[in-house]
Amino acid sequence: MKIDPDHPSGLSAQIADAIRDAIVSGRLIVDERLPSEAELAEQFDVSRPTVREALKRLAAQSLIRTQRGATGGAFVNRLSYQDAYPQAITTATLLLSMNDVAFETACEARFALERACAPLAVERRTPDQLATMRAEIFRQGQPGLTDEAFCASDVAFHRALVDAAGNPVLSYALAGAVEAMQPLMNMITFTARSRERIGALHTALADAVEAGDAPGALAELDAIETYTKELARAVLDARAQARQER
Amino acid sequence: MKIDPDHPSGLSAQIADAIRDAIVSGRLIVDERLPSEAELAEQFDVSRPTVREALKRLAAQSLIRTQRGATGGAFVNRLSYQDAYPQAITTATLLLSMNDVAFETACEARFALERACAPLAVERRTPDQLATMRAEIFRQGQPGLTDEAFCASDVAFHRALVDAAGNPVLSYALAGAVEAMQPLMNMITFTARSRERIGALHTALADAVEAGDAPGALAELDAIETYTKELARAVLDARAQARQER
DNA sequence: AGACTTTTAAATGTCTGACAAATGAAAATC
DNA sequence: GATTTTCATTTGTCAGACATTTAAAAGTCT
Repeated sequence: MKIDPDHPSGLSAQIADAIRDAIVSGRLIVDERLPSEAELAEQFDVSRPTVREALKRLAAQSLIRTQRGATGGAFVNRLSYQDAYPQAITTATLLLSMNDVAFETACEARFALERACAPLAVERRTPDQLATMRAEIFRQGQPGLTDEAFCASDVAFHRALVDAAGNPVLSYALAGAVEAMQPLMNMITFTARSRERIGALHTALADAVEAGDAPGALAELDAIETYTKELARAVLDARAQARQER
Repeated sequence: MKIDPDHPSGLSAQIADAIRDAIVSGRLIVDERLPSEAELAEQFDVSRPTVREALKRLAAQSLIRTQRGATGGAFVNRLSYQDAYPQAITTATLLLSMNDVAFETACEARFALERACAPLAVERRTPDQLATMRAEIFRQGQPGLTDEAFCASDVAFHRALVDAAGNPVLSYALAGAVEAMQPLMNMITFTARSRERIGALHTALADAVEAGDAPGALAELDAIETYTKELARAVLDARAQARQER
């Protein structure tokens, strides 16, 4: 492992890259212990703080975990979906908010992905997953629910649909998109009328899933997408008009 | 901003979390300059190396960038798709390789996502994107192409299809899944016969996209998925048999 | 006065050395 | 033999220092 002291990216970044490569390529396997910080400092011919900065970079990506004590050290982490979700959601949230992605673009992507899951969900959904969907629909019908809670329940409902497809890779790919959209969705779901309509649409979707009716489920997803976009357009138009009058 | 010195996660992790929260919630906006390391150290009542470890964690997620010099410092980074792609791919690759995801599961997810893109791609594809698809098909037909190059071209072809949907959110969601599968795909695409067949399937898919035939494109994607799974099954069966005879 | 050069201050990048705290293993004791 | 104590190892943190980069300020020359 060689490090170029004059490389503009910095020593700690190079060391982090070298170790990350070793992990991704399989030269370092799960639960293997890395050399101690002092040993790494000697190997790369840098100081311990520099090594530590590199290790913290890897820890930020959940690639390693550290343990103090006699038999402690840095260990290659088995990257779990649990570890990866929050990172993916943070990244997706910032990508949407910082790049001025149009609501319609995010919405289109979300429902396109959900339609990809729907046929599988219809085929494989467990009674438990169906019960979760029904429970969230019930929650959404409760009066006095805050807008944030309603949206959280909406996300939970759609996540149950996605998870019903029984494919963790799909669930992971969708999690970022759906969760990252929640702030945007929050802005547009605030009228009592839309809650009733959304509840009816959700019920129809759950019915189709329960009945094993794939085309029906797809049609309901289309209806939900159309309605969501309609709401968004109305909200944005109203906002534009308010701006103009001001 | 409060920091608990006795929290088991460590000081630098807490500081990183605090700053990350500020970025995600919008209290720190893009291109805003963070206080200098010395100032942060004083604010959080920790030493400069500890602050630096926290900043390196954020830099590892591309949330900040640092600049040396008089007007330098740490700045909130505008997270771009370019920055986010490699991270997502690393994460997805490790998730697949470390968690023993079945090839069929990854394959199913990939084609489900591509089917989600197909109708949009048929509608919106530019002549340029169609030309890219044709060019990759041509490349795949060249004799003497290494397996790795063939697979890379295969990925490029499918990426062109996804990009043709004209939705960056979709492209991003798919990039991880498709790229992360490449090592697995490499294992199963090594027979000359499969290349011919794959070329024919790709051509049919490109034709459907060009003709604006959405159902046709979906059907071709189904055919490619079925064939890919067939190949994988054959390879895995042969390998199992070889293991038994040994 | 204006353009060019030099100086300077601020900031990150890195190093050295040190101590604290946790932790498991070995040694000592009952 | 079981329990307690000691101890070595390793990460976590701190303090202070110097190197390097960079842009602005000061100075200088035409």
